[in-house]
Amino acid sequence: MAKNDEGSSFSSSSSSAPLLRPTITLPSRNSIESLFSGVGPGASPGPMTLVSSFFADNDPDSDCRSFSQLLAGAISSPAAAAAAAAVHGRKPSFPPPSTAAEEDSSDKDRDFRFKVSRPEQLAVSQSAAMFTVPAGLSPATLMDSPGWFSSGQGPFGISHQQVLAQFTSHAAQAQSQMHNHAEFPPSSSAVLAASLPQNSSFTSVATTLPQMPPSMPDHSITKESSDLSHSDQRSQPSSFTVDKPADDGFNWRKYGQKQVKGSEYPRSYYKCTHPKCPVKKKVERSLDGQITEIIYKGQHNHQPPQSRKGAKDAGNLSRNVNNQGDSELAVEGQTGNRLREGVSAVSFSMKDEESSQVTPERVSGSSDEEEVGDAETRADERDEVEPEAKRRNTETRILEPALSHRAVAEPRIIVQTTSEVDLLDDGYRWRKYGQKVVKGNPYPRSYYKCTSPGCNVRKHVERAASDPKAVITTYEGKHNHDVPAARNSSHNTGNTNTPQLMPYNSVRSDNHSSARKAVSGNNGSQPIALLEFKEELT
DNA sequence: TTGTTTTGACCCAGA
DNA sequence: TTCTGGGTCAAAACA
Repeated sequence: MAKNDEGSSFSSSSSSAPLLRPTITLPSRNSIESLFSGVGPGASPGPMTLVSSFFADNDPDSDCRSFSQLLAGAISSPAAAAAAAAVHGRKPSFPPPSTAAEEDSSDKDRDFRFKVSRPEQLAVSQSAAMFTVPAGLSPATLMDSPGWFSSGQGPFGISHQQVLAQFTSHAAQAQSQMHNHAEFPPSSSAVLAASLPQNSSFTSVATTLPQMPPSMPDHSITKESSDLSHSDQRSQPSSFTVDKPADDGFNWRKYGQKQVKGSEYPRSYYKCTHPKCPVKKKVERSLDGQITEIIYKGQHNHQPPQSRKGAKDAGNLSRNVNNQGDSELAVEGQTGNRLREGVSAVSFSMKDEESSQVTPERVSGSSDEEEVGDAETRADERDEVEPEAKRRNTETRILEPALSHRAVAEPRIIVQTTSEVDLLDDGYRWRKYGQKVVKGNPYPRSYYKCTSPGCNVRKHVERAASDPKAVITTYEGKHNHDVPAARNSSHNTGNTNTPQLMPYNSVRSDNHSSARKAVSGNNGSQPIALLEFKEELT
């Protein structure tokens, strides 16, 4: 019976190794400085999230704590280390050293750790502890949130807590993968784009998550991803590529396919088999048959079949995350688009397909300042009132470029430690146009707009409730101008920040990559997410 | 019998 | 008006 049980064939039963909670330490400056070589001034993050964490001065442990707190304890998991290992394609070290001092400096480059060793005097440009997260733990991963654009978490559609939660979640996935890799022979696994460092060739299908229905568990590909190691993927012949996209928890019926120009493989069209569910997705493949893009349209108006393993497993993951204290993840699971990892590029699009119910502006932020003052109200509306129908007409695009065909950089997350850097000083000039007090957070999250005429880049800054020194900065949009001269020179002399952290291989854009733009044309510049940790002189 | 996949044809929009 | 490509339909085949 060729039921469209996409995922089940991919996912072998895998044990859920209990998640350890390793300590994440930031790499030392020296070890990371090299990572920033080649990243020049003006480079700026793409559609990304900057997690700026201000660490305390005197107590490295407290530093670590602050971040841990920021992540509600979630990130301080072996998963994170695994994720980090994934980032570098290295084996994670479990358990981590109890203290940063215990870590052999020679290992700093080999083992991923967030070592919150505060540099004595940080020149921003020098103090970047970069945590690059490739495909396996990509922005897609971070953005693996139903509310990334439409949850109504404010102008940017997702709370920073969610970003962190997602980060955590997928770090956990990475960790899980590490475990499962050891537990399952390669042959037991079907292909998938695991949350592991991706080499240049995907022989896997994307494990993708479409828009999730309300109150739905974060069924994720966790298990799916965990079934196949990175090396396994590499070893898979292209013929092993599954004909269907990976299980995303829903049942899909293929209703058509179209030969696409320039591709040997046709584009496939799928519909959700659930009655009256409008969700569709189309899957495109590269010349070698690898899934390069999965585009979801619409939002499920139902729960995924409970019998589906993938959904269950993912749900477990979600619960794990939630149990770690991120209550917002629950909210996150109720709205918006879900994206999956295992993609080396992720794009999001909000398509106004049948109505203008969900406009990009609405999703990505207020279009002008007047609206900003209403940000809170609007966000609340989205959070609490916005009918699902208004969130339905969305398109989630998941790009999974076969790197062998697309010379693109892997998305990654960067963690940077900086000091003496004004939170807002990323080289551009910002004007605060609003702020909002978030429930449970005594600190408002502020909205800024680039002051350059015609530039629509915005960013918003939020401080973690648990640690006011932990700041998350989210950028949206692309600068259409250079870094202002004054600031630019300033940055060149050390006071550099996010714009210089652009980890793209070839993209040296001063622009933040707009999420929406990334959808319409990735152009090889994949969106990335940056986790940035800053130190604040208090 | 039921549900899915395949496949050619149709419709539509844009160049 | 024609061509082309994207998206969808629906009958037939298949499991």
